[in-house]
Amino acid sequence: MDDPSAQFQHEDLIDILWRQDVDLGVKREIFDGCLRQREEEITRARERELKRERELKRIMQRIQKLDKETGEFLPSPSSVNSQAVPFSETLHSTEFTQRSPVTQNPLLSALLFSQKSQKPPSQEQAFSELLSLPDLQYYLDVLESEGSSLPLEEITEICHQNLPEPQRENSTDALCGVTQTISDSFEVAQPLSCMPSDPIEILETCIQTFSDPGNPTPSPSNTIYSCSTPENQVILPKCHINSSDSTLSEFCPYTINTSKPEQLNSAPGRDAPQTLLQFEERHVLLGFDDSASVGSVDLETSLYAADTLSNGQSDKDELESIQSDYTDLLPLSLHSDAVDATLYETSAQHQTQNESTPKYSPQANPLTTSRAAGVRRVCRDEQRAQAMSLPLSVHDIINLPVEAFNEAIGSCKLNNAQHSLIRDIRRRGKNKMAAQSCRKRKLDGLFDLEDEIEGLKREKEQIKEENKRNARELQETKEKLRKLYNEVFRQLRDEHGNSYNPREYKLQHSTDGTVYLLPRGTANKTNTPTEDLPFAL
DNA sequence: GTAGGATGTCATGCC
DNA sequence: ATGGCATGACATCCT
Repeated sequence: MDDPSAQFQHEDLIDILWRQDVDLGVKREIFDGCLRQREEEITRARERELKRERELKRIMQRIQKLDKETGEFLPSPSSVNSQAVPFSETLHSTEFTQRSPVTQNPLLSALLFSQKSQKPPSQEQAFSELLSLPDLQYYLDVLESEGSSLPLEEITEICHQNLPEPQRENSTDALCGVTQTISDSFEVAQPLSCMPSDPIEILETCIQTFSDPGNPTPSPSNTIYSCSTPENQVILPKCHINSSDSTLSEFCPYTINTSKPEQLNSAPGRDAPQTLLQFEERHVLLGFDDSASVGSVDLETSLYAADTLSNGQSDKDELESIQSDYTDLLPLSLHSDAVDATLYETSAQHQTQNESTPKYSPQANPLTTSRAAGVRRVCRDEQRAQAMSLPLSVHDIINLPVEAFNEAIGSCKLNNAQHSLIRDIRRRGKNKMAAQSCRKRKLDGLFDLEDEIEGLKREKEQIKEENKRNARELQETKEKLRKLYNEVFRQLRDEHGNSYNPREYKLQHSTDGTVYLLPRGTANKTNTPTEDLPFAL
């Protein structure tokens, strides 16, 4: 601080901070005190910046949820970036923006003009149209008068209290549209070289970002997603992929930039070292899970849209390939296996970064097991649902009863694409379960048939053994009968004491137990005694 | 590179 | 008419 140049930079920074905080009632004289007071002011200013950052995060989250409530399908920035027009030109071209509180507010102005090339023309046009709304102007006036540190909820409440009843709903939508535009201006794809090289560092950054205690405000989307499993719900920063670098977008689709507002607060050309220190760029590896549906993945949106509209097989295959690679990088754990999923992400990302190999090889990752493969397949509709910002989880879409399902989708304003997708997801999910049960039944039937075959084989062997035993017993019985027969004939004598010739006579056993000696030529087939029977034994 | 299993998806018929 | 179920057929992924 004793260095004159450092002192100059310090005062320059104070001047910058003072200009940013002028709306908060901070006087310039407060920076002219002793060094300690200046340091305290710097600390306070940084705290205020952090507070603003949290507010902006809430705004971004609020935008996404409100967008889901209205069912409006916002155009993907990545899909229109190629024809982007500098946002400042559009804004400055309108007379309104010259006196707009947004442009006059240092914070909002910096936000709006700091990322010119990133602004999609459609959103610029929407922003210009929104700026013309009187209700929105009122919001911005309140925002300007109350200071940017005022929570958005309070601003909204103030505006609602001061606006006529019929205009309140539209006003909220308008404000959300503006904040959407502002939040979109934050999104800047970061080069891979900025990524932390240490997987643990990536994981810590991810956890720190997702568990930010400064943003506990419940959002409307939490209500919307109440049907989802709450334990899986994670509010994620919006995932943006800069389509201007298609290679980067395709090969590194999870580079999430949650640039801090400090960076955006800085005016162009401001490069003081202490200011640069505030430009903490966070690269977060986004780990989707079952219900982390808040994060909007533009690439997935484009993929799904292209997938749906594509008629060429080659294009479809290519898109499928890209989508497959994309999904391969997504853990999408259905079991809330967040740490595992994050490590999965980290591993894949790290490999891509270190080896500069764009294609992720599933075989190279030890975590790519059959379970991961199944999860990946299961989560294809999850990604589509996230990309289309469906207000229901895939689980609910599939498993809700018809009445509850129709009521749920009826209560939400869905566009045609969302309605079609939600129906397809339900149909595919039902059919998927049906196919699984069908295959299970088929396998069970095969197993039952195999068991039946084994049982029949055993029964056949038993019958064979029984037949052999019966045949043997029959032979023994026949032998006994023959011996007995011969013995009877041997003992028989006629009235002259002569034995009967077995070739001329035979013995016949009647039903009443009487045995008759019959001449063979006159045998009675009915086994009944006849007149010619000489005698009964 | 190929075979085979597992799984998802679509088409179709039936209830 | 609609939705769900069952199942054959095909595609894709993975081992």
